[in-house]
Amino acid sequence: MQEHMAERCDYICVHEDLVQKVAELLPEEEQLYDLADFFKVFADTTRIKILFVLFESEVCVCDLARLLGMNQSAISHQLRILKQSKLVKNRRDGKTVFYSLADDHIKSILGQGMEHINE
Amino acid sequence: MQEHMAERCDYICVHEDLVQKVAELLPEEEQLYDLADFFKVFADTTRIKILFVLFESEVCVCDLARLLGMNQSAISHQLRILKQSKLVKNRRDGKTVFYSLADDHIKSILGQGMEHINE
DNA sequence: TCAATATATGAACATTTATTCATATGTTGA
DNA sequence: TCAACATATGAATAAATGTTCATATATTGA
Repeated sequence: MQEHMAERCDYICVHEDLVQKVAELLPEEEQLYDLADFFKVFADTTRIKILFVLFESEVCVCDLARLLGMNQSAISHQLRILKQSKLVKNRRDGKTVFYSLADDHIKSILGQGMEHINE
Repeated sequence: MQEHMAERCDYICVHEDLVQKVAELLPEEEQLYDLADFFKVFADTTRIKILFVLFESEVCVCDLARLLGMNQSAISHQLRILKQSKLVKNRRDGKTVFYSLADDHIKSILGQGMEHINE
C-alpha cells in the first residue's frame, strides 16, 4: 500500500501542528463514507432530473418515467436510492405511489452546484 | 428503451401544465452532465480528505500522501480530478508541487452535506 | 551531464454503478 | 377470486471508477 510513499519529503513542508490539526479536523472514516454516499446521490443525471421534477410537484412513478423518457424499472431503482438517502418520500394511493421531496435544502445544494459550473 | 414504459397511467396524475413546466425548468442535458460530474468529485472519501487537508493549509503531494496514508500515485490521480474540476490549484516550487483550494464555496458545500447526514 | 528526488501518467485490475429484463408484490374493480 | 394495472426487485450486463504498478517527466545539486 505504501510502496511509493516517501516517508518524508526532503523538503519538509508539513509542520507538526498541521499533522495534529488534520488529525483533529478530519471527520471519522464512517462519517466520510456517509458524506461521499450523500454526494453520490447527486452524481447521476437521472436522479438529478427526478429531483428537478419533484421541485415542481408530487408525481407518480409512471409519470416520472414518461416525463423523463425512461422505463419504469430504471426510475423505480433510482427512487429507491433517493428514498434511502432520505431525499424523497412516498405515499400510496390505491395502485399509484406518489413521490415528493423530503428535504428542504436539496434545492440549495443543487443550486450551489449550478453556480459552480456556470463560471 | 421504453419497453415497460406505460404510455399513460390510467390514473392521470400529470397535468399538461406540469409537462410544460418540466420542459421549461429541466436544464439542458449537457448542463445536467456537468452538474452530475461536479457532485461526483465530492463522492469519494479520498478526495474529500484531500479537501479537508487543504482547508487548513497549502500542501505538497508527498505530504498529502503521508498525511492520508496512501501512495503518491493515488493522490496524484485524485489531485488531477480535483484540478480539472477547478476545485484546487497548484504551483511548482522546485521539485515540489503545492496544492491549495481554488474555490471559496467548497467548505459550504461540504458543510451542507455534513448537515444532511447528521440528522 | 548525471544521479537523486518529486510528481505525473498510462495500463491493468477489481469494484461499483446504472440500466434492462423478467418477474414478484400489491391494489382495484368486476 | 381473478384479471388488469402500478410499482418493486433480483439477476445480468455494460460502463465507469479508484488504486496499484511501472515508468515517464521535471527539477535540483554535484
